[in-house]
Amino acid sequence: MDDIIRAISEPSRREILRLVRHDELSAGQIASHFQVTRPAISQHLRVLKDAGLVTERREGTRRLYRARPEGLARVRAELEWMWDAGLAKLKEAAETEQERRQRGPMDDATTSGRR
Amino acid sequence: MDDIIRAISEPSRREILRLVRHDELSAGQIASHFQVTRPAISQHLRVLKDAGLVTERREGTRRLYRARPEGLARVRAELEWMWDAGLAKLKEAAETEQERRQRGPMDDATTSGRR
DNA sequence: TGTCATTGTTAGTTGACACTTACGTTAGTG
DNA sequence: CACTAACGTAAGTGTCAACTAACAATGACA
Repeated sequence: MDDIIRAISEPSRREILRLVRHDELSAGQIASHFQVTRPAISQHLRVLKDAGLVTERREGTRRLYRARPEGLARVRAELEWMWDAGLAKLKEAAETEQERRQRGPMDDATTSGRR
Repeated sequence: MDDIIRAISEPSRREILRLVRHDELSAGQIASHFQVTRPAISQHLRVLKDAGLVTERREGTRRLYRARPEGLARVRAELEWMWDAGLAKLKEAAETEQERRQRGPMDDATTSGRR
């Protein structure tokens, strides 16, 4: 799982995912969208493939890549708690913050056990 | 924005975000959950703060941290296209794949950028 | 004031990683 | 078979980040 997060942390790899999200593209086509050399893209594709984020299909001398929805779903499963808490807490946090300012700063007892 | 993605790519920092998601914790309390030294956690907190993912509040000699919902929402805004395409394309991709096998492999004309 | 407690900061080291160049591999074509 | 096209792989390099140890800063308290 950590490999998946690390894979999408690289901007070029996220851009690759955007490219092969809808269309199946060859390695050369993908590389033509970037400034870096083709082997660099090839290594990025390797990382994405090992992470299960893209599929590789050989067709003659070319290799066609495509985003793998199941892999992207795993990213969501790992990260969705952030906005689950985020969106749900967005309103609540604002209210709590407002209440806190009216009450004044918390004393020391609040940090230990009870809120 | 790249800093935000890079911030959450580190497992320890994601764990910190989980800790301060609901409760406001001091740096020492956060550090006590980890094996690494306090300075390491302090640096992680710095990265999270610079990325806008946590807020820092001073109370005496302590510093209290809390997750910032707006920051987490920005992560979602950047990454949600993945599962938007992912879930929507999960069915479509299967159908397209099936159709492709009936049609046979793509010919060279489909490779747009050539020559 | 002196001392403790809590935390941030700096210096330095180690390891990961993104990149390039050169080479190897596989498939098609005369 | 010789040649080319499309890729991947290996080796080497430079940069960045995560960590530890030592130091500094700030506030509380007798």
